[in-house]
Amino acid sequence: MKDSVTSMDVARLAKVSQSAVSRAYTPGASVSSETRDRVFAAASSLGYRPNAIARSLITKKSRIIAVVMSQLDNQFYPMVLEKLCLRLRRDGLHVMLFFSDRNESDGVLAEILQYRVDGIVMASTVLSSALARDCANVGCPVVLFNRISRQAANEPHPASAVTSDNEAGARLVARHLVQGGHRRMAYIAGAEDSSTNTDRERGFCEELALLGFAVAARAVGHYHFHGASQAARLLFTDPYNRPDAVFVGSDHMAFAVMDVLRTELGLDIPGDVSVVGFDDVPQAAWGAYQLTTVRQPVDDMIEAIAALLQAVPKHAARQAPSVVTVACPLVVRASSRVARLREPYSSLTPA
Amino acid sequence: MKDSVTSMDVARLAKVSQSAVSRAYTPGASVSSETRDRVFAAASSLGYRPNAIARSLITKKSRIIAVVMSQLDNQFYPMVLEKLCLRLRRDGLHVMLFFSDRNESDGVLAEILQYRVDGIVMASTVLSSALARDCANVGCPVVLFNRISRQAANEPHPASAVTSDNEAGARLVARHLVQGGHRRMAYIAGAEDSSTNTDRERGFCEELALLGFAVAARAVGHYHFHGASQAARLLFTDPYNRPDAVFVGSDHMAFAVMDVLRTELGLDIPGDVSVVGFDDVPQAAWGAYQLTTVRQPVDDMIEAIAALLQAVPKHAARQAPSVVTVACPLVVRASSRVARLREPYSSLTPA
DNA sequence: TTTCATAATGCATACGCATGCAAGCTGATT
DNA sequence: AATCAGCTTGCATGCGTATGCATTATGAAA
Repeated sequence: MKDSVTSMDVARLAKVSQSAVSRAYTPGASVSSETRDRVFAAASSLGYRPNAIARSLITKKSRIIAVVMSQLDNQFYPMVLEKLCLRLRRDGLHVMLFFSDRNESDGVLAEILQYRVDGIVMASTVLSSALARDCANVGCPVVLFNRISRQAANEPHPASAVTSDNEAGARLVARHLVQGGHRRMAYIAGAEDSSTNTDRERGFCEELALLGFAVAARAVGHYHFHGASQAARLLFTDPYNRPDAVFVGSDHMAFAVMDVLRTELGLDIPGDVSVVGFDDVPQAAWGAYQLTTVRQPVDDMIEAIAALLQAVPKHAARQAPSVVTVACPLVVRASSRVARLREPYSSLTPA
Repeated sequence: MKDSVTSMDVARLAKVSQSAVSRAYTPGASVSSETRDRVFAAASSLGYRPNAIARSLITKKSRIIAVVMSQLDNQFYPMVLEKLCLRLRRDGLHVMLFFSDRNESDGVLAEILQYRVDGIVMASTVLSSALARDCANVGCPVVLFNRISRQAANEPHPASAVTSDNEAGARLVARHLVQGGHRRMAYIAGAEDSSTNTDRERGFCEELALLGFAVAARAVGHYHFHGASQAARLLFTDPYNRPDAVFVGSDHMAFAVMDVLRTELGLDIPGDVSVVGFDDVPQAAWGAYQLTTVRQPVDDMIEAIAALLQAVPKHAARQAPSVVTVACPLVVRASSRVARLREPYSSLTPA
């Protein structure tokens, strides 16, 4: 690396002290505007840029947020990632990107902590309580995205989290399908050990039960495209015992399901079977799918993340990690049959 | 931030000097294994992690690579991003992610340079020669991904680049369509000021000309989904003057085109019209599209990026930036009609 | 035993910047 | 004219680590 130009070089050229240079770049510092101008002039003639690394060493603020994701093939996450970057930039924060599956979070976290990041957003995995403690010890706030860490009975949450109201969203799906006149409703699960999946499944099942139905069939897609294809084959190959609707744990999986239903099994959507997803990724609106789905309000969720990251944790009086849950509406498109009943929807609602 | 544990703390506990602690963490340094063990023991009991920020200040290597993207809605880029992160991690490098459209590269670059990154990968925009010079001055290698910076006549390239052989790939498409018996071939362009688009368009047109055809129609989609929808409407609404094949500048746009053709215009693919894309994103293989396309060999391209980033530029004797071009094969799927001709393909090949 | 090469260790310093402190300066008030 | 408050400025120091240099310990060779 070329001997980079330092604040000393600028100071010499501008005939001021190094402190003055530093203050010129520090908003609210005590510098006359004349000095500042001289500094900036010298700086631009030398091509000087303050060294964020050196600054971090003193201020103990790196202005770096680590974002941990698992896979970007589900379009939901690139969308979140892009919006999150743009949002954090408005706060002067920068994103360092890591990938980790749920088996390998420790190694990644060790690397992250070496950079003394100002915060961590985890969209890939849950935090072991040991890791959560490590982060708390170094005063690094952790925000779980769409993941809730299972806490022991009386313990506080080991980390903050922002998640959409998966259970309520799933309830909307249940009512929508029942209202649409379906009778045999199936569920294709995501990863069975994820809180998103258990919440969605619970909401769906419980609401169906309230309406007098049970889940007719169930398979697991692990939140993967191919897993969902397999699940669809499992549930729909028997023509005499076929669901007339399926709620899929994510849009990403729902696309796979629709492909199998139409291309392999020759079924019409929603004529033969209605398909509903979860997330409302951009593709859900595309012509080939037109997927009815539950929208995760990404902008709200990201705003919540930004807020939680701001909350500087003093390890002395650390505030309890908080869990933010945002409501998510149903978006009805052409992949699901709509009500054919005469009676109004309210008649289906339990007292 | 909690007063973090430093190498001094570890040194005290292990009853060695701070230098010893540092050397224990430096591969190849001169330390006895006994000392190293004592250091590691003390470190783990204190929860010590070397401070990458402080280390960077001395070594002048941040081990951070800045990656600049424009949008992640084209699935090609999330795929690249994920693979790139994983690949660079193998080299001990970390990715700092930035977003920038082609109008705002300067501000982003200023932020990037503050972090004294060890390299920059730009997948979003071309580099102005001024910015390229700035980077060269601080010894920061820049690799353009799928972008070639236009250089003045006799100047060297201002930055390295890795790109697929867009022109050759487009030629494959032209031959494939002619071989399939098409006669009225259209082209839907991406961003007209991008090198990818000009290369693809040139290859397509020139190869068609060699085979005795001209492009029947052309519209611009700007590499955007909605832009491509519009372009498709423009080219295909007149039923008496309709192309029987269309080469679309990217898969992402091709999906939009297929949606319009099928959903809005009721056309059959490939019965009424063949559609060919470029990139081979994962979705191209999905059942709803089964898109014939040109595959960009992402793994090879990323390997090339990693290699170019390694090339440490000594500003004294800086090596000339190099441009790596990788070949890209045609992947034939169900969205394009295949040869119906008796005569072998070679008969179409010009001498 | 002496001599020398090698390995291991500690000391001191520097990386580039932010910041507390004291000193200087300006202008307004008494 | 004297006093004081407020604003600027420079000096000196430290953030946590890597590394050149000198020193000591170790072992091999003579």
